[in-house]
Amino acid sequence: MGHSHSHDHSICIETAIAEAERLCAERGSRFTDLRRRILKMIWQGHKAVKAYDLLDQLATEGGSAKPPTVYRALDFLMEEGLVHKIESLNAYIGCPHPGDNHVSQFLICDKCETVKELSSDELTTAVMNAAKQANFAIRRQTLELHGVCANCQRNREAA
Amino acid sequence: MGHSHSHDHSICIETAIAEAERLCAERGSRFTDLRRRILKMIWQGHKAVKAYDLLDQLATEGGSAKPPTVYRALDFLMEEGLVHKIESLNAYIGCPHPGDNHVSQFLICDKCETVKELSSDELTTAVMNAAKQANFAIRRQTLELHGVCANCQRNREAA
DNA sequence: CTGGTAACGTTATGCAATAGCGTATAAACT
DNA sequence: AGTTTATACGCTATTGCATAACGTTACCAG
Ligand SMILES: [Zn+2]
Ligand SMILES: [Zn+2]
Ligand SMILES: [Zn+2]
Ligand SMILES: [Zn+2]
Repeated sequence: MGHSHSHDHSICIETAIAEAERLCAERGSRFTDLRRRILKMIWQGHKAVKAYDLLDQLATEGGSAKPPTVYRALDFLMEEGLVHKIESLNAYIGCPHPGDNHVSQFLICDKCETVKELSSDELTTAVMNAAKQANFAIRRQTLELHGVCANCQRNREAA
Repeated sequence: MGHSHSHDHSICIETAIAEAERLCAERGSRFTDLRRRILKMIWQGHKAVKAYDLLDQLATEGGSAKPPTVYRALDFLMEEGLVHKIESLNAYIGCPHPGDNHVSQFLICDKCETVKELSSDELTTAVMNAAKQANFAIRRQTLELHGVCANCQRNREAA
């Protein structure tokens, strides 16, 4: 089950929840129990999570959630900048630095499925320049790089 | 119905079909009637086209196509590099320069829905540098910039 | 004309997302 | 406290996107 890049992941989860708590309080948004549970599920690892997997997990936990329940929670979490959608996977990933106003750029390993969020200034600048050159006013961007992460390159045999 | 950036679009279509013809012949791939018809439909404009719209059009043209028929044709066209999928729209767009080995970067106008394929060297370089810095081996990229195109910015009142 | 392969048709199903409506509940005001 | 209002949540149903699995046809090589 190992994370190759081993770390105490419970800290990731706790930090994410605490940050969410803080931001929502600050903004007067309601971080309800359902929303907290779903954010926690998304943070179970560093892989993107699918909506129907969340549904299944909710079902396991006793309740009887239906699709709109999950999608509404995801919409809320996205509006608050707590999670991002990975368009090329139809899946959702927790944002490691919510609050910062930032664009999302992702490295997605096709072997171990780990998703890493980038913040490359050079990349951001290049995007803005490309848009400027075409007189194009950017409102949002989808930037998803698929390939093989450093770990999976080392451990060739894995997966 | 106007293209704002008016041009003789029949030339776009003819060029695309001719190029497809040429490339497939060169490669020994079979550019069948169905595939040609679907490529033509996708090239009806510079907007991305949805799979089920293609289905509907095929139905109109008499036949009784089912989803797999369309998706297989799309898969073929994508493998040959003749069309690209826009992940953030679940839709498909013709490639204006198939044959060139290239990555795909798109400007997508949320007003008029026009999709423009970019080839920014600076952007390509920035992507590669970002990946290199993380020791990440890129295999494919999804780079879709949404916003408002130059035309739609001029014609504020439109749409 | 026979056997192989690729394309296409057909049926069915699975996963992704939303529509529309009703109910519960929490904040905000009187 | 009682009323109002907005928000969250539950539920049923439907739509949209995509593929599985299998059968049939077209075509080419031997
Ligand atoms: Zn972690
Ligand atoms: Zn990996
Ligand atoms: Zn054109
Ligand atoms: Zn436009």
